[in-house]
This record gives sequence, C-alpha cells and structure tokens, in this order.
Amino acid sequence: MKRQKASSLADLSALAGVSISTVSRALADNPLVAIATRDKIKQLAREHDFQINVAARNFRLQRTGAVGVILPLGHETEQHLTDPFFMSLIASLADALADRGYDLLLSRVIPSNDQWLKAFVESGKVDGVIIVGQSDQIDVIETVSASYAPLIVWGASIPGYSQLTVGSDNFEGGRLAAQHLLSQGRTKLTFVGNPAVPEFAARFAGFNAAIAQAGVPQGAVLPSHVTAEAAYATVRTYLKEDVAPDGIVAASDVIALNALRAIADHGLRVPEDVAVVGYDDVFIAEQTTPPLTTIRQNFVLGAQMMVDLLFRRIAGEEAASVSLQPTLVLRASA
Amino acid sequence: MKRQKASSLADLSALAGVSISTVSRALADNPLVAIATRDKIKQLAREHDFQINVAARNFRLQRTGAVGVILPLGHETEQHLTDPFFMSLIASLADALADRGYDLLLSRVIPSNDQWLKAFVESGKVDGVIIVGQSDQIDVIETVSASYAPLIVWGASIPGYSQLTVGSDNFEGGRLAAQHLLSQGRTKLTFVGNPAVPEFAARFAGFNAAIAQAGVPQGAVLPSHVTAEAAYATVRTYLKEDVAPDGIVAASDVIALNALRAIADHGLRVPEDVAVVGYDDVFIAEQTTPPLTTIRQNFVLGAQMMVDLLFRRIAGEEAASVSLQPTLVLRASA
DNA sequence: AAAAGTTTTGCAAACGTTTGCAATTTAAGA
DNA sequence: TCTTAAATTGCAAACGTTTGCAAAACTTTT
Repeated sequence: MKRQKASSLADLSALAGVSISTVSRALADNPLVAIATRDKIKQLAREHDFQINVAARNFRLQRTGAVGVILPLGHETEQHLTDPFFMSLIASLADALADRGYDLLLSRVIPSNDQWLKAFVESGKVDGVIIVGQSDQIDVIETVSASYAPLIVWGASIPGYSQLTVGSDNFEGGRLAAQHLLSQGRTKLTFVGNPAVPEFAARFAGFNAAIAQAGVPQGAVLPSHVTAEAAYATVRTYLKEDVAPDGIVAASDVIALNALRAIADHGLRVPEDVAVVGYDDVFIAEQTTPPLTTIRQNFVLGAQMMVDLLFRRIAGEEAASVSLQPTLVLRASA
Repeated sequence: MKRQKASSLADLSALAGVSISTVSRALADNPLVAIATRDKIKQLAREHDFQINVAARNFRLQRTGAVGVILPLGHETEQHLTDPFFMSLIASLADALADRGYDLLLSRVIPSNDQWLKAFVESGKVDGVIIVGQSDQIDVIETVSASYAPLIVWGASIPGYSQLTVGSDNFEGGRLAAQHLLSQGRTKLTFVGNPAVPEFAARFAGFNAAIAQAGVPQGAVLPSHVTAEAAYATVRTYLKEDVAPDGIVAASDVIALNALRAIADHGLRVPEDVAVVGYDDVFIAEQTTPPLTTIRQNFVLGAQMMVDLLFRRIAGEEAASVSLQPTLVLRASA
C-alpha cells in the first residue's frame, strides 16, 4: 500500500505531513523550504511516482505551454498535405519548441471565412501561433497580427505588411536559379509555378531580375498548380505547343520533378536540351533522374528562428522579420 | 466604450447584471435559464466578441481537449522526419480529431530511456495518445498500454501483444507484392528492407509465404536502412556481387525509389530485367521513372479508424485492433 | 389573499496549482 | 533566560469555468 500513486500535491502533502504549499515549493527546489524537508518530499514524490498536473499548473500560471502551428490550406488544398518541405519544417518546429518545454498544437485549417485566425488566437488554447505559409490569407494574418503579438509567419515579407515573417529570400532564390542557367549560356528560360502564391511571386520576380540583368529575352511563365499531375500536364502541353525553352526554373521541387518527367516523356534530354532547377531541396531531390539541381532552404535554421522570434514576442521584446539566404545546390539537372 | 472586449464570464455577467452561473448556462443554451435572458446574454457576448477560455473550461471539466500524436524515432531517426506516408497519416489524423473538436498535440520523441511514454501519458496534457509507428518501442508501448486505455498504435498487431493497433495487413501486402511478381513468371525475388522494423517483418513474412506457395527458390533479403542513400548503396552493391534478381519487393516506396535508381545506374532495365514493387503508394510513386507499382495503404481510413478506436476507449467502451487490407496499385515498374 | 407549485436565478464549491503574506518555529545575541 | 532576528512553514486567495443545491421570483390554485 505504501507505493500507491500520488496524483496531486494534496496526496503528497498528506503523505509528508506538511502543507500543500510546502510540497509545491519543495518540488520547485525553492530555497524557502529547509533542505531536509525538500529532500524528504522529493524522495516521497519519487517513491509514489508523482507527476505534476501540467494542465493545472499552466492554468494557474495563465499560460498553456503550447504553441499553435497552423497550416492554412488556401488555394492549394493538396499541397501541404504532403509537401515534404513543410513537413520537414514542422518536424524542426516540434524539436525547437520541445527544447523550450513547449508543445506543438497542430492545426490544419481550410479558411472558410476571415474569422478563423481570430477565433484561434482568442480561444486561449495556445501561447503563440506559428503560421506555416501565407497561402492566400495574408490579409487575414495581417489584421490579426496587428493586435496579437506572438504570431510568426513562415513566408514572404511583403512591403506594406507588418506581420513578422521568417522565410528564405525568395527573390534571391529565384535570381540564383535563373542566373545559374544564364551562366551556362541558356537564354530561353521559363518559370513554372503559380505567381498568385506570394512565395512563388517573389521567386518569379528574382527570376525576371536575373534575366533583365543579363539582357536576354524575357522569360515565360507557366502558372501551374502545385499538384503533381497539374505540373506534369502543364509542362507537357507547353512543350508541345511552343518553342521549347532551354532552361526551366520550377517554383518547387515537386514541380521540378514533374517537369523532368514531362521533358523525358517529350523526348528531350535533361540537362542537354533543357536544364531544370528546382526549389526547396527536399529529400527526393537527389533521387530523381537526373538528380535535381535546386535551391536549398534551410528549414532547421528557419524553424529555430521562428521559435526564437516567437518567444521574444511572448516576452514582450522587440523582434524583426528575418530573411534567410537560400543556396544553390548543384546536381545533374542543370 | 461599449464594444470593449469581454474576456471572462465575470465581465459578461457584470455587463448583463446577472450572476456568472447564469451567463455560463445561457451560453450553453441550458433551458434552465429563461429564454429572454439567454438571448440577451448571447447578444451581449456577440457584441463584446466574447470567447470562452478553453483552458479554464477544460480544466474544470478535467479534460484537455487534446490528443497526443507521438512519432517515436527509434532505430531510424531520419525516417519519420520526411516519410511521406507518416506525414499524410498525421494530416488525416489532424482532420479526424478536428472533426471531434479535439486538438492534435504533436510530439517527436527519441526514446532515451523506457519512461518516456509513461511520463507523457501521466503528464495530464492529453486525453489520449496515438503512436505513429511502433519503431523499436513495442515493449514500452505494451507496458504502458496495460494500464492506460486511451492509447492507439499505428502498426502491426503482433501475437502475444495486447496493445490496440490499427495498421494495414502487412503480411497480406508483402504477399500481394510477391505474388504479383510470381504471376509474371519471375522466380528470383529479393526483399529490400530491414526486418527488425515490425511492419517490415510482416511484409517480409508475406513475401516469403507467397514464394513458398509458388514453390520457387527462396527469396533473398537485403536488410537496408530506410534512408535514401543507404537503400541505394545496398541495392547497388547487391547487384554487383550476385546474380541479379528478376524481381524486387521494397519495404517502402522510398526504398523502391532508390532501388530503381540503383538498377538504372547498374545498366539494367525496369521492369524488363528487374521488376520492382514498392510499398505505401506515397505521392511520388506515380512520378518515378518508370512509375512505381506499389502496395497502397489507405491512410485516410486508417486515421479515422484510429481516432474512432481512441474515442471508444476514452468513453470506456470495448475496442479491438483493426487490420486494413492493402491493395496492389499497378503501374509500370512491375 | 394565502398556499402550493413552477420557473428562474444565484451562492458556493470544486478542479490542482502557485504565491504573497502572516504565523510559527528555530537560532542568535544580550 | 529573555528579546530579537532569521529561517521555515502554513493559510488563503487566485486563475475561469461548471454545476448541485438553495433561494428567490413568479404562477397557479384554492
């Protein structure tokens, strides 16, 4: 009977013959309580394998110990389901939050009205929110972020918007990709990806900037959706109807992957006839045929920065948006 | 000043000139309170956009409103990071839980000692736990599951273990894959994947059963790790040293993908020289060259079943393990 | 107009913690 | 031994809800 489980401070205090407050303080190693008492109580806690009730503590402390991570599924419902980049980012977020003793509350939301975010932050379920990808909800985010500080967004920092973002420099990434192709003497470049997605818009802008600087003919754009079949079909059709480009910059690796297939199925060779540069450097990028030259985003660092900024905001400190520099990863496709 | 935000029942009760209890009941549409009062209070709540404090409510009701989803990273730390199948499963879990008004608390754990699961369930942070993949923690899970009912595992149901599992019938899946190759007249089959992983062990057993039944020579096994490079290297080496098999069953699509590459790099053709069957039917499976014939696991249904069983357990009802039938998806690789 | 019944409201406890402050015990100084 | 200071402990409130039970306010019946 001695080793029964103690499930509250009250249980433990009865066992130890002291008050609840003393038990609470003892377990927190508060020097207010005599060291002998402290040890005795901690020993007792161990014996009866006491686990403090986290929910109760958090409630008393007026916090939740959790951070909400939201995936808004705006224009591309399918995308986030499986997009390896976002998944890696989330895994890293989970780790970074765990390091600080926080839990990750995962929430997929399909925005139906523009109250979803407001409702979420005001529900009191989390101490802060990280939104993974702006999707088409940038204005909703902006509104809420004006009055709710602990809110960090993975995505583009757009002029005129004050939301706190962390993201790789998509303009630079797009520029890098195009520049790489241009440096190989390629002049007919096409960007595949839907510029309605803010991230993609910036990549496209960088792509254009590189082209403009090189003084070659303007590039084309294929506003493909992110899903696999859509990207494949788009590129396939494009190759049939038009003069083939000699270089393709894809807005993501998933798109690039399908571009590779489309090009192969069309009877052209990569990179000899058409070079392809992807974006993200997801884990399959090095397993495609040929392995994909791509723009790498450092998701581990990104996750850490987001969590960093978030806790700064929670603490009421200043914080500024961060732009991470993407890098070109050279493989065989370009 | 009128439209100030009310942040507690107390605020609202002051505004309405009634007691807190009445407000609480009114918002819950409790018929105990007069309909006129109810309407008035609900109106007031809307005007001052009142949001109930979920944490406080859950605390009072002695629940958390959250379910923990744990990814144990046992032998293959890298695997779950990006494995598309698990990610899809998690996304579906998020949806299924949201349907019931529950939140998903995501937790990646690298088992250091055998107390991690016990500590988690006793922390009082969640109302139930879903473990995604048994990893090498099957005994830890079994121990905890003996005394903690609301615990569901995605994985294999193994004789002698009583943990409540949902999983696809891995034996059947392995059998299907091998049988398909055998039906094409192939006789020298190899299984690629590490049988120390329980799921893989069952697939391998099914693979062997099909071979035994067909009466052809026993199959070989390449205990590859799940990571990309490892799988590639394993297959590559294998092809060099030995008589090439004419059929490969991979324990996962990621492995299959790399087998495809290794075979191609070795100068053999798929499926003419070597046919390959994958496992999972992740979204890239139809984008490989050639597209992958594979065994599909229905993760949407799987997620729903898990959530179903979990809530049955939470409600104290009976529940039994579920085995989902996998299906063969025919594409070009076999 | 009083009694009995019905509807509506409010009081207060409870959930398991943490913590300011007061009370008690112990030690130190005279 | 008595006073004063220091160290240790305990009391009680608070966090925002929900809910059993008692009280109050109405209705109906007599």
